[in-house]
Amino acid sequence: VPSILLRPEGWQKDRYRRLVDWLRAMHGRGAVLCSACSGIFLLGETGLFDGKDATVHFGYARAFAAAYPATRIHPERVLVISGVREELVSSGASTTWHDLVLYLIARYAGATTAQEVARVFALQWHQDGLTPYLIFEGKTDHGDSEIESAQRWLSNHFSVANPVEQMIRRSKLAARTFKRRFSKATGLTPIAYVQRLRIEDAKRRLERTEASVDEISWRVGYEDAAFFRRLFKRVTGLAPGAYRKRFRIPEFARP
DNA sequence: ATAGTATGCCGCCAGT
DNA sequence: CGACTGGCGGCATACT
Repeated sequence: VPSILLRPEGWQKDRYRRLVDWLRAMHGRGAVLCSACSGIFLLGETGLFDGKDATVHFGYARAFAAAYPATRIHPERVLVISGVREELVSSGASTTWHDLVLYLIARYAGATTAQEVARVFALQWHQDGLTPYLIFEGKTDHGDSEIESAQRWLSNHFSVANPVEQMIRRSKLAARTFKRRFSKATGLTPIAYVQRLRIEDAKRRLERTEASVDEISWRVGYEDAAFFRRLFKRVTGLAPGAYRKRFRIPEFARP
């Protein structure tokens, strides 16, 4: 099932009854079911992924989790193989269909053939996973207005020293209460949230400027660049230099 | 790489 | 009684 180019809010369950019945029947006769990108929504309809693992384009992860809560979804993963016969295969964001195709070729025709095809068609394995592609966006639909206003303040002040302490002081809430409510509302502890904002800003600077990693480290709020590098790698899966190399707009493409 | 200090986290518990 | 607040302290992590 290829990406069916749906919008998450446009997805209607039970709309493709005949197709889904057919998929289920084919599965019963031993077929391997595969999806790319948002195609997993259609496979989700079969119920075959209930209690199983799958991946989807990270942009649809929340919508998928809402529609098919029985499936464990891993949007940061490139390819997820599950089912007792390894017959339920899903691939994640957009061009991870490369990985899916190469995997299938390797599975049925051998690794050497897969490698040949990859070379001839310039297909790429996404060896580093999809974490480097993910964009952090804090949750704001939680309905806790005090925390929301703290988030708003933070989005412009994350690079100051001790942002958590400052944020708490501005909120007029007790520290214990603030931290508890912040974690509940956003799904992240205050410090973890600050780190995501800092790293996200650093990513933009790596993509769009020529600033050195040391300078970027300082600008997003870290005096110790060694610490920043370690943190960056932990959050994104890539070191800052490697990230820049991968995502920077090449010279010839700049206006 | 390492050491040292500061800061934050979280279970616990009492209070509202 | 349950849901929330908020102080305390030991421990972990963040940061320099």
